[in-house]
Amino acid sequence: MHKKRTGIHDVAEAAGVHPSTVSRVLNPRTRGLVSQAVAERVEALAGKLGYSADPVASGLRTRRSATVGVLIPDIANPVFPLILRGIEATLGEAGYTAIIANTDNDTARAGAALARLAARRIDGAILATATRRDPLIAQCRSFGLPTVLVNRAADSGKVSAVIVDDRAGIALAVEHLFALGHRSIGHVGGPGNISTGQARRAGFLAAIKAHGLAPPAVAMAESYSIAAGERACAQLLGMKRHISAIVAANDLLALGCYDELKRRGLACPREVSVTGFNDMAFADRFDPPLTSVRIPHRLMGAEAARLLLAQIANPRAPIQEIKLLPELAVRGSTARRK
Amino acid sequence: MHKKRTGIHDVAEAAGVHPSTVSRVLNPRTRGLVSQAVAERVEALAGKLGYSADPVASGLRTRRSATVGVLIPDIANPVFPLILRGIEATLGEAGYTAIIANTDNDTARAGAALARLAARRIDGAILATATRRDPLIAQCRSFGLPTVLVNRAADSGKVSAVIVDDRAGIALAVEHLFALGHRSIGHVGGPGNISTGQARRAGFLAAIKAHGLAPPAVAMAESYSIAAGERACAQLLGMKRHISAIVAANDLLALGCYDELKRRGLACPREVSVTGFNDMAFADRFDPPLTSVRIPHRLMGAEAARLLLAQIANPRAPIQEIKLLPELAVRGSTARRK
DNA sequence: ATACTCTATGCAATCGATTGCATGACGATA
DNA sequence: TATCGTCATGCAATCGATTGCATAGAGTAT
Repeated sequence: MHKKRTGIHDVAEAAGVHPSTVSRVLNPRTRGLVSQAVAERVEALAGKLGYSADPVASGLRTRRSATVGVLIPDIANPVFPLILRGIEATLGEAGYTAIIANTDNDTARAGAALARLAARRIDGAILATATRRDPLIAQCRSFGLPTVLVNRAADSGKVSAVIVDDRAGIALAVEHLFALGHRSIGHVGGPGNISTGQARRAGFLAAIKAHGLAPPAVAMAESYSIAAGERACAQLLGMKRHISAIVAANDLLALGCYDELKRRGLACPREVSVTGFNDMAFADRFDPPLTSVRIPHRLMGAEAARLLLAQIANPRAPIQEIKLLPELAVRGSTARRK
Repeated sequence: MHKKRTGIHDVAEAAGVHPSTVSRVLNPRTRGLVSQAVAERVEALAGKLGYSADPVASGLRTRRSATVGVLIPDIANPVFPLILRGIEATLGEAGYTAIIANTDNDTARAGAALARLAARRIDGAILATATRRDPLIAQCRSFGLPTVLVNRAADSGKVSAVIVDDRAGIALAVEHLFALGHRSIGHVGGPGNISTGQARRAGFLAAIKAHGLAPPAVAMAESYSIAAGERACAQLLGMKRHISAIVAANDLLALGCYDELKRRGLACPREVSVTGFNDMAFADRFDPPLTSVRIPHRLMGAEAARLLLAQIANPRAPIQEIKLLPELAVRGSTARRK
């Protein structure tokens, strides 16, 4: 019934050598210490017996696990699975496995998840959950854990991060709307304590100014959710009469705008144009299809994994912030101003 | 810098007892072996020193890890994150952690992922990837791994599963279309090697028959994807002229139908009604909003976790197949027949 | 007082691999 | 031939907890 796993001991016995020799053969770093002949014999036998090292035992001794923790704020938000793909692909190539933890946007839960992962000896962490001043980052440092942020950066700049050029992304959206004749553009911003919320807002203000437009209307949502977007949109529309276009900081917020506009009987895009950010899966299926700033999800994940692996290999690797360039996916939610 | 973790040894020393005593105190099962007084002292000290057992070391000895592997065919399909939520919540309450592995619908990848997880000593597996005759199930058994299927069942019936009553779900859809006056209804089916594809097809045929309708048109998609749905829909429309409604086996297939209908200039729902299955996130946002069979995602995940925990606690627990009842979410993709 | 049980705790092996140190064999050099 | 160095391999400690067995001491029965 239970086929007992073949251990290093079995291989050693079969090859007539000591377990430590087998260990050395199978570890590329120590492979050179063993004679060619023995090494080949051991390798052949290991293959034949289907041996593979027990990661638990070896992790106990080496304090490493070939495992990386990934903290996701909300796995149901279709942006993150795409980023995950990139992370998993790159980690996989290097023989690492990602362990995903979902935090439901809850700081306490995130801390607990990180502690659990650290106890399991993850070799590094990728945080997609970071707020601008995030205690999680200090927690990682106190664990001595190589860490990379993805999608969201931290103010401190003391951690590597792979993000999108938020200002450039928003500029694309404003540019596009301006070209369509819009002159009164509002912004439904993201949470101020998250880097993307802050940077996109700043980018919006800068872009508006660059086009010499009227002092802009801005309403900040308290979270990246449809409901918060709806509320912020209501606030925005209450402030100023003639907003003809809304730049939302995120696709979910844009969906909230859809809802609020509909509630007020304002047609999108005929009366009000809307843009999103992230170009999440199915954004092209919405009604109307959402014009959105497209970010290179997969690449972002891959780069984050790459940085992390470098940091694991060399803990003194320099801190880097990689900013990727977004594009604009133009769809049906934006139209020429009447 | 590196605060060295407090080990069982430190606690023992502080309490003036042997490490084994500490271990006994902290393990509820052996707690009774230790005198009240010592137990309390040890417990207090463990708390004060912030001790928690190293799961790697204890896993090595006990061959258990308080960890469960979850195989997901496609994490980017918004159905699965919802199921995951239920799984994680229930596992979490019991002190277990889910380790998620994404297989991208690839059998080989799934096998490799399972092997990796097994090597990490997962205590059980939840498979959302099962095909009707899945070698993965045998693999789990050969590992002696408690296993539960979720969302998809296996033909053999030798493994517990939590699924939706597919036939009942399809019956709801057909019922609804019938009530709207449709008499010529086609089916875009799912892959025949997956239980849902097979059961929904059977359910469709049964429901059509029950309403005494014309011999039905059916086209099977080779995978649960938009592209496959589009192709199957094309095939379906090629077969019969006057299909006024399509029951798709899955929301992605329904989206494929949207595309094919649009390509042919057929308006949905004015000329052809479409129903989906799963009621995935954002289905209400599609154009038109998709009428879909809603499954209790969260409950499904929770029940699967519950069954698995029971099986872990008692490996001889009986095999169960839990069938949950779906509802119909009626939206804009279905309309009265002209 | 002796034998006997029982309880609480310590001892040491164990899980499966890794790794610093020791040692033996062999060849080279003087 | 003696000495030394090098290379290949074995030995045993270690990672941190768990657990079967041993034992000291308290308590009870005879």
